[in-house]
Amino acid sequence: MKKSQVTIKDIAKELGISASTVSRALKNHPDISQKTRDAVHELADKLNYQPNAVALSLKNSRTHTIGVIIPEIVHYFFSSVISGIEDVAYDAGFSVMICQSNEKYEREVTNAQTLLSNRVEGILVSVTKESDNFDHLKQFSRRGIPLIFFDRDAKEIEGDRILIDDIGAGYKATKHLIQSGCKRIAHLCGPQSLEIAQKRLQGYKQALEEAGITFIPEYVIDADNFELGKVATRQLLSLDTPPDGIFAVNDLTAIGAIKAVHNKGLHIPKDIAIVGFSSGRFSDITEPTLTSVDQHGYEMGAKATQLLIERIESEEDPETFVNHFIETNLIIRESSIHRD
Amino acid sequence: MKKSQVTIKDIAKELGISASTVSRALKNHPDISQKTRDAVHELADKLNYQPNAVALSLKNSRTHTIGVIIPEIVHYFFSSVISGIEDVAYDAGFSVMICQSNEKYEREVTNAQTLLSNRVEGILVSVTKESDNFDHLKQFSRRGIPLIFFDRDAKEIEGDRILIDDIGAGYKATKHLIQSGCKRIAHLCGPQSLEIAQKRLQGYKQALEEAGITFIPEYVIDADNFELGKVATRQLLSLDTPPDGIFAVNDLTAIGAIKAVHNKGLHIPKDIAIVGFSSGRFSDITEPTLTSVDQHGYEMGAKATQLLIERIESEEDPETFVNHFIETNLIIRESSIHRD
DNA sequence: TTGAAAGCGCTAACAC
DNA sequence: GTGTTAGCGCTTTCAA
Repeated sequence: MKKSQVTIKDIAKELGISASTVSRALKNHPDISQKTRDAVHELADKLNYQPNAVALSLKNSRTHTIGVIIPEIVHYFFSSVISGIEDVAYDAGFSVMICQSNEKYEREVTNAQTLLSNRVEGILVSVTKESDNFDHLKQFSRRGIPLIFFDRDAKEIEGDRILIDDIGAGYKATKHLIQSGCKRIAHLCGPQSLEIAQKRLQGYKQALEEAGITFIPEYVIDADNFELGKVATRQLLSLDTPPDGIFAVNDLTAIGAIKAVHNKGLHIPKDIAIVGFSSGRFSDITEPTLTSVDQHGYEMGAKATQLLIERIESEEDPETFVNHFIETNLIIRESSIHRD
Repeated sequence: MKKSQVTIKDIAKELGISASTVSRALKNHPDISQKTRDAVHELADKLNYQPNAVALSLKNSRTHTIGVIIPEIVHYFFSSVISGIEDVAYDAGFSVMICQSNEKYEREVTNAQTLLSNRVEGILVSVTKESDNFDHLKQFSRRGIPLIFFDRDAKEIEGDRILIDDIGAGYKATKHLIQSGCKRIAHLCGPQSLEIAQKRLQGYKQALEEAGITFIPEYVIDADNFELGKVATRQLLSLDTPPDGIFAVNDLTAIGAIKAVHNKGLHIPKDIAIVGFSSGRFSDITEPTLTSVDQHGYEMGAKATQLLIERIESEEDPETFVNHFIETNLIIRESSIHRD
């Protein structure tokens, strides 16, 4: 069903002039007579001529397209990042090619190839949980295509990165629990293969240490979703000395914890305070509303894209790479309100 | 910082053969000797050659790219649609160019132009709330570029559309409340300027009528977010004969209703049953868990993309346009469990 | 003021 | 088996 598109040649033929004249007329080159210019513009409008970006890309070796590889799109945080990316790219005249790795290493590799083939001018990547080999990403810098990591990076690769200050966030969350009067704080952590999970745990430990609270290994359980949050919390509550505060690696896990606490007939925050880590519009709709770390996904996407476009437009190789941490802030709600 | 990419010519020069031989060798053309073939492949691997998709696109007039225009990305439903789109496109070897209109008509127009310039082979559109002129979309069919609407369509434009069966959904939700023993069912509806809100209301009315229940205007209140859900429900509960069932136009509104009911000290579902309309991962985390209409966003995206790719690959113009309604299904949870 | 020609990277028809 | 050539749509010297 393909009808071919209007080209500069069609206009030239119809007007009995050469293609180059049309090209010049279209961009209002001063050499072209007003008459020709008008005629060309008029016909172009009439035929609804749209310059072929593909041909331009080939000619100029510039596609004005950036690529994005993201683990999953259906995720509040990631979709806000994409939104930030899209908005900044749009304002700068760039198109966005999105690839979803679905947390699969294999697919991430294919995605990288696709974007490379499509000659994106820069790329934004958040790696999968699986990825441990990053040769597919090294190709970009080798070809002078700037690459910026967001949220999840690959340590061994040189490049810019825009990350959440996860250590600081873990620290803030835990410190808040301490300040709310909690003495025995548990942490439902994510898989330690993920750096962000490691860092949140690290922040948790830091806050404990600073407050002179001994770290108790039994208080840290691997749990990063709603179901596991429930299970882990049940386990915590059955300890001889159960915790009086829980910091969960994300909101769904925190909500699982809330359920488990309620099932036990305990009160939040009186018996046990809970802090989550923002992953949706959950925190203000739960009962009680959930204190949570706000992650600023949109800002992360916007910032990363700004930097990427700077890198693209700059002639020289960057002298140093940016390592930017997006500040998080703790939004205090009912689940941890001062308990004394 | 641009380093130029490896081309077929580079390989040809280095091997002292012609570019066409390299081209043929790379695609294992039978004419090429094993020796040459091996040499070419080896060098290509070594140099990490990636075919230039831009050049191919120009040559073949095929970009293997589809465009998407979506009102906003940060929205559970829309992001699941995108996820479905991306997965199907990926499997079929298509890339996806995403444009976010941010509910702005002007931006939708620019997005359409961008995608046209980039020579996408097909396009998936969900129009903004503002759009009432659709010339920018007419261009696509005029050029033989298939266009498929998803979720929100432009009536005046011919084309395929994949929509949610909102009438059926409103009907199902209301009928379920009736079957659960509710006699006085309220509806928290969305803005009637939006077709989906109209349709859900229509389904609600249908179910009432079928059951011989008189429609009571006071039971229908405009409310489509968490805050308004609370306010509207308070209002409903203060009526002389308050409802014993509420069907809300989306989950957040339903959750607002839950809060209001709880604040009144009433029990769900004993005193009042509640049904929502899926808009996130909310329904199984509330207390009580929320009965809700599942919208199958992923399936919608997948289906639309399948159809789009069929249209792209087919030679002839479609004889008839598809008007497909994605079935919703009601997931029954605690907030409406049989009350007798 | 305009046209002809070359070239961006690749392929395919046509030589040899 | 392999090379030559032309052309996809566009821009940009260079010539006229």
